[in-house]
Amino acid sequence: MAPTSETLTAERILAATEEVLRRHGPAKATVVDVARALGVSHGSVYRHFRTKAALREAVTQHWLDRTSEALAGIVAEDRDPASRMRDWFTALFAAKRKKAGDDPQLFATYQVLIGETSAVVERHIADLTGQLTEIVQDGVARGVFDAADPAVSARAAFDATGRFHDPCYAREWEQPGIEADFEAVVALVLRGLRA
Amino acid sequence: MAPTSETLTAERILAATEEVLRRHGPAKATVVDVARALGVSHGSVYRHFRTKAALREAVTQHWLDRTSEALAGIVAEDRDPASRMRDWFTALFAAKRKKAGDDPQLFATYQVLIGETSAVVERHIADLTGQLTEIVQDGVARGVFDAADPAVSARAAFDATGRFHDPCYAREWEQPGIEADFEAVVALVLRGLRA
DNA sequence: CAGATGACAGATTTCAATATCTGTCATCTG
DNA sequence: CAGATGACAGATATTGAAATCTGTCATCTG
Repeated sequence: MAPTSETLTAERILAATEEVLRRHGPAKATVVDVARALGVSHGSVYRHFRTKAALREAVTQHWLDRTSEALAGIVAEDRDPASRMRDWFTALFAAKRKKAGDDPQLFATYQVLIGETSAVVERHIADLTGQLTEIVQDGVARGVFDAADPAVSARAAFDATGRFHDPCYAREWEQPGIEADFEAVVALVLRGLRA
Repeated sequence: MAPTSETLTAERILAATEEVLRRHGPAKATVVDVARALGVSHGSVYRHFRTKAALREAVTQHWLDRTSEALAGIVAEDRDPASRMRDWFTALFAAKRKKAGDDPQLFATYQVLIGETSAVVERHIADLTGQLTEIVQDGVARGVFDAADPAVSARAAFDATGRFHDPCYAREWEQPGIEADFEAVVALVLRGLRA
């Protein structure tokens, strides 16, 4: 975090903010801290982000987008939609659980950020259900799924698996038996979708 | 809340505690307040409940049990298990949504209490999934459901509908479109269960 | 002159003192 | 003597003064 003479960009501010949030947590991370980490005055940060809330929002979006990108690969694969959907949910669950388990403090930090910015979260959920919709559509096209409205079915499947990706359930993800519960819900959902 | 000369019972303390919680909220409701409302010393309250936590736990359990009892009637009815399960989930969603919508402050109070006592909540969930299991078993017996392990399927159905009964989603229950989302998930679950 | 600065006002947070609460128990009362 | 009491110690919450932060803007600098 040595002050550098590189030009101050939104990206550098974002990276510094992530670091400050990691170190200080959501309550104590201030714009002044971010500016100090970059070796600039806090007024300069406000040139790139209108408010502290906007800065946090950008950080949150970046964090959520990384998950979406990791799952996009599964959607693009060319194989049985049912097992692709199972793998997609398994990957989503694994990714979230890893984040929550590896650095619980950082995960708690992002839970706070997520609670602040419903708009970003809605966009993230729209992203994910969009991916799922593609899988459902593919399944309908191949005749293995029966869904009158793929977007509605995708959203229902996403909602139904909430216990395995919604952060509000994070504390349950380490308990024994959660794997079995996950398998049972995914099996139920896939049975409900099949033609 | 005039001090009466009736004997001090656990029930009267419970009722007074509910009232104090309603008035003061979870953060400011003290054992001293409860004793004052009953016109006794706080030492007397500790004769009936070992700790403040135990008192709150009892109040929480009472609150949760009222929901379980309201649903038990649907389980006992003698008709098509599929529509009975649909009605059961609809009644559960309606009951929770009514509680959250009618008195948001009181609902928030109970959310705090619920967060304090995981054991009571686990028992409540076991109660509810037990009721669901009976419906699933009945469906299997009648040949309309296909479930290798009714308890597992019941739990999966309960988990899958979490968005419509778990308090952590309460703020979404007033949004337009939630009814449609509910119908979609219940339809998916019922399709997944049918023989 | 584009971009950085830091002083400033009002809002928010921190901190330490003060007050209240929890849980215990020796004592009292009917 | 069963059950209620209130004083007490240690833990927790409240409060208000002081410190810090947010967001703006007139000024400065390369």
